[in-house]
Amino acid sequence: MIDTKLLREDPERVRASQRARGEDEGIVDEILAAEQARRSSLTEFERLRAEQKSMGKQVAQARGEDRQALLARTRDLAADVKRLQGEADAAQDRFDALVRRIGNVVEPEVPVGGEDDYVVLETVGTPPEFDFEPRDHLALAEALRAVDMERGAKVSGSRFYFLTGVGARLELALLHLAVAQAVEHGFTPMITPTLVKSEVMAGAGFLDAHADEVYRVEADDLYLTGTSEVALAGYHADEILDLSQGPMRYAGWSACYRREAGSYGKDTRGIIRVHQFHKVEMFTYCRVEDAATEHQRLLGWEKEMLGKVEVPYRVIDTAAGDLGGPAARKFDCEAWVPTQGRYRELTSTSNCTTFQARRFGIRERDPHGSGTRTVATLNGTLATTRWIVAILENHQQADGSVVVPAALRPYLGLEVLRPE
RNA sequence: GGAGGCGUCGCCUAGUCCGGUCUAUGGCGCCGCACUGCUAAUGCGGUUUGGGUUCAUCGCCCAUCGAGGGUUCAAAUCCCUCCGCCUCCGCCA
Repeated sequence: MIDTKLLREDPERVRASQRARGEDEGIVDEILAAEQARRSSLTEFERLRAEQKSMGKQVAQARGEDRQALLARTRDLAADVKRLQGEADAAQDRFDALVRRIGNVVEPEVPVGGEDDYVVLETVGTPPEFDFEPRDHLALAEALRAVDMERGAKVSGSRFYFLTGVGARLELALLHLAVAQAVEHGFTPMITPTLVKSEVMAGAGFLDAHADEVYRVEADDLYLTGTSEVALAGYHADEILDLSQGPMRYAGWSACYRREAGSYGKDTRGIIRVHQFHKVEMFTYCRVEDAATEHQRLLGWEKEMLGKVEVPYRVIDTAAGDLGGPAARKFDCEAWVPTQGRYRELTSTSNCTTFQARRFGIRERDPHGSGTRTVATLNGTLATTRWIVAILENHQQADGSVVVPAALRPYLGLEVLRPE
């Protein structure tokens, strides 16, 4: 949810953001009108309500005929108050519904355009040169008995899989490495709920444009989360945080569930695009003026992790039209996948500024004035199951074995994965 | 799943039976001021949150006693539904 004060004071900035995203800018004026209607309706209700209250006190003291006369007047007043309250509530609902349709105000630096209009900020490492025909990650994994797609499909359907033997060990090693790095940098590790209430799903911004991406457990009205970001964003809902000692940083470990609706036929081979995977996610609550700096820190920690698994990658600055609703800016790190001859997303870090926190009512004492103000939230990937794809393909050898990156060896207990 | 108890403005707590000066009591904590070599102690004052009005401050007003409805001129208080926590019973990976 965006700041309606900004909307009132600088509507042009919001219109520009909508244009950059390729979305309706007319909604800005609709919201301004709805806000005006909401205020006047509320003022009217409050005026009458104040009158009703003061008359109520007179009734309490009056006796006999005076009391009967007052009661007659106040009965009519009660009916009016009720009607005006209904109108004020309706105006508030209309306003809320409109505001919720608008995405976060994008940062001015964000590239304009859609999915293909990203800007490459940096390329790190060099794609490996093989003097043999490289195998793709699934061929490698099957030879290593690391992944079992067939039985995954038998048990749960397409896009499900088993990680088996060294595959399971490799994932655990990777996730442990990620948690260890997060702890080293002061994050609090968290194992989060993966079923959440609809308010939490909505607050994190996952029931807006991409609601069909989400699994819903109908009998209990709960949602399976596609990232621990959801639970971590809801963790401090309705709280006033103390950020005077710096940002609060959490590292969430969770299974992630995605319906992958609308991606039929895409990435059907292997574990690149699957319905369930594991992820270690960084999540930060910080002051709004620190958000851009924190975003760079999160990106830095993602790069540190990618360096540890020794895969070539590039960093892109996602264009406005490809940002999620809550994000004001997003950087993706994409690893080189040799058999595809292109870079594929391994991490994504978003600066959601106050968008999520405003929906969740997460505030701090205003350090510059009185009262409270909304905090900023940011998130970023530290490791996921998909990383296995890049690790296997980039570190493969002619005989189908895979060299384990040095940083993973202490967690995996193996230097080389060999086909059985 | 069943029975019972509970949910009050940071924490604890009074108030709920029997609706109206509840403008929600008191303690702790916290903030400010005073006093005092310093600290402590003490005294005085302040301290829920969200919103409206206002250029803004002050002030005034509205909402807020787990959430949402209802009854009533009037609800922390009465009624209904839901949520959460605790105790016991049942069931179960």
